[in-house]
Amino acid sequence: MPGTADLTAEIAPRRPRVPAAERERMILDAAVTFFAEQGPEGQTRLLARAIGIPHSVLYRHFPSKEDLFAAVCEEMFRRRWQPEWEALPRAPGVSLEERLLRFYRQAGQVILAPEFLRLALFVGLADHPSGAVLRALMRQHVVAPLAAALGTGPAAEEAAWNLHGRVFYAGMRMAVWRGGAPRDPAQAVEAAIRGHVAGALAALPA
Amino acid sequence: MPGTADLTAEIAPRRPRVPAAERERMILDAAVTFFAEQGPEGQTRLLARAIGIPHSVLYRHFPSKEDLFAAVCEEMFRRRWQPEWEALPRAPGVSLEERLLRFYRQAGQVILAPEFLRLALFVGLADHPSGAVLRALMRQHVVAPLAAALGTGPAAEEAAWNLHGRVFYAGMRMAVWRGGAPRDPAQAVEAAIRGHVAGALAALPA
DNA sequence: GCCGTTTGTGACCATTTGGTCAACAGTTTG
DNA sequence: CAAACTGTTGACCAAATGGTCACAAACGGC
Repeated sequence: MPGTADLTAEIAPRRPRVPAAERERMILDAAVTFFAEQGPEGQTRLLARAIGIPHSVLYRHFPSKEDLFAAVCEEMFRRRWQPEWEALPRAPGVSLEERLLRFYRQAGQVILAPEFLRLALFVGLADHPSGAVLRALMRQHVVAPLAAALGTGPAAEEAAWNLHGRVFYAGMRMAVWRGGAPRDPAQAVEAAIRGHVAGALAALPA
Repeated sequence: MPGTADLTAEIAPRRPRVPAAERERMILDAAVTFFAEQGPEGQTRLLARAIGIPHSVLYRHFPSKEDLFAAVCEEMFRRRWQPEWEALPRAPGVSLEERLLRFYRQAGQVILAPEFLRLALFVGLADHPSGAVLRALMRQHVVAPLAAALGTGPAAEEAAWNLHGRVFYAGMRMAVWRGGAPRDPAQAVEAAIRGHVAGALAALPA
């Protein structure tokens, strides 16, 4: 019966072996998009199916779902950030508007990506431990540099939060309420920045 | 043994009967704060415990958890809205800033309440059917009146989205990332409006 | 080819969770 | 008082779900 062996092979096509480090990267990458989409409640079996492995493999590489989710947050809220971006808002010899645009063009690749925004919201809503990391990133590495570019004192920090809030919301309209934002992401963010700078300059003649 | 009867009563203290309409209100009110806190995944047993009833009572009044959640969204995204608010941004004889402040002081009681913001985010993130209702509320009853007050054409609508985004974000910082916003809610929103108007007036000399 | 190590696999487990139900107990009505 | 109705209760069910494990297959050094 030559057909029998083939049939068995088709039913259980043994997946090729992959070294641990590489598999961990595969899992982590898939988990980023998966948890960003489904939230922390996303089922491990679905994630595994998206990768094409039985879900028990996940537990060979990550002790628990919590740990995997924490690793995803670590990746998104810490590892992807580039400290040199923080100098952009104060680059010498460039107009304020242009400096802010450059900052968000770079940093926005990370902090305005739909995955980032959605994950940030999930973490915030669930009051997840990783929220502390997120808040630190926002305050120290985003808002603080912006504030330094906008002036000094509490007024500048206020203005920085406002700017970032406006940009963040522009991103959110696309990452969360998808049905309601037919615009081009980059363009919307750019418009938000230009509008805000025009307003801020008028309001804060410092 | 006089104690026995008392002990039984303490173990199974029969809850007083409540007419159906009243019980439904109790459940709906509790469900609003409960789902706003826990999201659509909140367990019916926990909700029931918060009310002080066995969870089977929920299913006598609502066919399923989905229906209950939909009822909560209906309550939040439709029933609580007062159409007369929509006239406030164009009240005659009042400065623009004051008109906007009045609008948000009224409408903000609903659409900037932490429960509303959190529910809106949960619905958006989960791509829940009620998201359509939410988007309609935002576009037709919030942004459209604002835009009408700010001018005409796409620029006014753009400005309206920006204003609302800024205010929304101010509310969100308190309703979602709780650790990061030590300010007084009403004051933060007011500051956001004043700042935005100052900026918008400077940028849009229409 | 042999053997220890690493990786893939599916069955299995305990708990959780949305939902159901039959029995029981106040209320109302005749 | 009895019957009909309405509301309450806890046990129960099936499916889902995070997590475990024993075993088989591939790999690598000898």
